[in-house]
Amino acid sequence: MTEFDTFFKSAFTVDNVIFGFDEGDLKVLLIKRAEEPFLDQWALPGYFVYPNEELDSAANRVLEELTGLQEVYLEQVKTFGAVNRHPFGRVITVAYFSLVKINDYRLQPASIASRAQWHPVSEVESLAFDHKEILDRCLQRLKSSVRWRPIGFELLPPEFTLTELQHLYEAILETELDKRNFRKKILSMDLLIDLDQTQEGVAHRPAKLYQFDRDKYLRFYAEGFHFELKEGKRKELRKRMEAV
Amino acid sequence: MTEFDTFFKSAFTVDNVIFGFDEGDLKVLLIKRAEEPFLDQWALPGYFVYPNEELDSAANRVLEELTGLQEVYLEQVKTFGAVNRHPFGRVITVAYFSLVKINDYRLQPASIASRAQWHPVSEVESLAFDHKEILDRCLQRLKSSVRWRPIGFELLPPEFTLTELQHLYEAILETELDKRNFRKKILSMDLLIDLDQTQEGVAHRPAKLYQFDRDKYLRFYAEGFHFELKEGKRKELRKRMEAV
DNA sequence: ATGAACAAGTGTAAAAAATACACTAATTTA
DNA sequence: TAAATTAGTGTATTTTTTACACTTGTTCAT
Repeated sequence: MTEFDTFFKSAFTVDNVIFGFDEGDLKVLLIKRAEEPFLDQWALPGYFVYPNEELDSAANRVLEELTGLQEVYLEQVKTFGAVNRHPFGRVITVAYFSLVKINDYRLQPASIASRAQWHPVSEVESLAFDHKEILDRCLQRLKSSVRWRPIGFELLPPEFTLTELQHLYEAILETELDKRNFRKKILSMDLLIDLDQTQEGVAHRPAKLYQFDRDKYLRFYAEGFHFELKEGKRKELRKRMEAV
Repeated sequence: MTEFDTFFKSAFTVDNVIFGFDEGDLKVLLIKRAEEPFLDQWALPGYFVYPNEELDSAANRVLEELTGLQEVYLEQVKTFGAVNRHPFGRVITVAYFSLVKINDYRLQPASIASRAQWHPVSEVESLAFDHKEILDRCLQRLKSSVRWRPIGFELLPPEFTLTELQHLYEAILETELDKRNFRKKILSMDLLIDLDQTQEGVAHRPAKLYQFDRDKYLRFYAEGFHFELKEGKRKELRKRMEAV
């Protein structure tokens, strides 16, 4: 066993890109570091994985310590392991993203939480360690995942309007969607429960409220149905392609 | 720094699901273990990552030691880190898959290679460690990746016929494709170079040979074009959905 | 040399999905 | 009661997907 001793000197961490959606913007929860290295720089929430801790559990722990939230959508994205990415030694990190309903989030008493803040994803410019690269990759993955699985709902309150849902997709995919086509497509999937309620307290015609029917989705999924949402701008693309 | 000592006692490995395609079958290259644990059981090729080695380099190293191949398609899939997955201690493994042209593969002199063998993916039943789970996950990822990126070509010789390409997709996707529709779709992407040559030595009408135009693909990709191949069996699915 | 065996190669019509597009409806507020 | 604001709705066109069967070119056996 001693021949392997040289390998058992590494550590690994999880880093969690916690996405939220608020005021029409995709946000990410960042921590202002309280220690060296990268003191006072913004970083992704993350920590070492304990010797007896599963990776997914570690990612959940990081999330819960910060937000108090449990049973949140969590997806492993990629492992980053550049040799010199961490000054303490060889530390590879398993990157996750999670999707939280931003209104459920309450600052936790943990001291770390007092240094946490939501940032619009588009405004994040640099982060500690290789966290910017991790964020970019998780965002890319989110963009992909959101089109193939009905996970967008994880970012909205349980009851939402179709316009809110559309704005969510527009923010994530960084594109504009056609209102009528979007509604047609989403409703045709038959995965939304019409709550027969409307918004209150808005200074215009109130919108109907819907709920995502997770059980029905799971039944459909078992039958081979796959959620898919991918309005693109074909015309523009086609023009560009023809020019090539 | 001593407070972190407890974390710097782990190791990590890479495991590589090396796919090949031969005789109409998707194959995976496995090693019969020469040591405990799991002596004489089949396992994925993999090894510890050296302290100064990048993860991708380690995956490439494992591949090259075994096959002698370089510059092969390699994709990181997922990191597996169950607490007790390895008897030596806490060892997490970063799983990759790679795609090789099986005819390029020559047994390397390294002793490990003498214990390597191609297995039809569909016949692999159990493997050492959690390698079966890793294989399953990599296969799932391959199925997905092959539809969104033109990586199927990595498994074929540089010159191939459309029928070979179709059989490749059928083997990976575990479905049958319509010959005319497949050809129409593939050719319409305008990514194949017609070599104006035909097969030789076949006891029937020889097929035309094509080559994948990687440069053109990269140009298209930069323009926003995305390879996509996804003939499904809509009719069957539709029937099943209606029953729900 | 002839034909049997074999896989290559090809086109079209129908159905489904994606796209483009503009007005009316319901509510609040001044 | 009118102005402001967002919700909500339908259709025609284009594109993509699907289903489907016969002819062609080569080798091999006789």
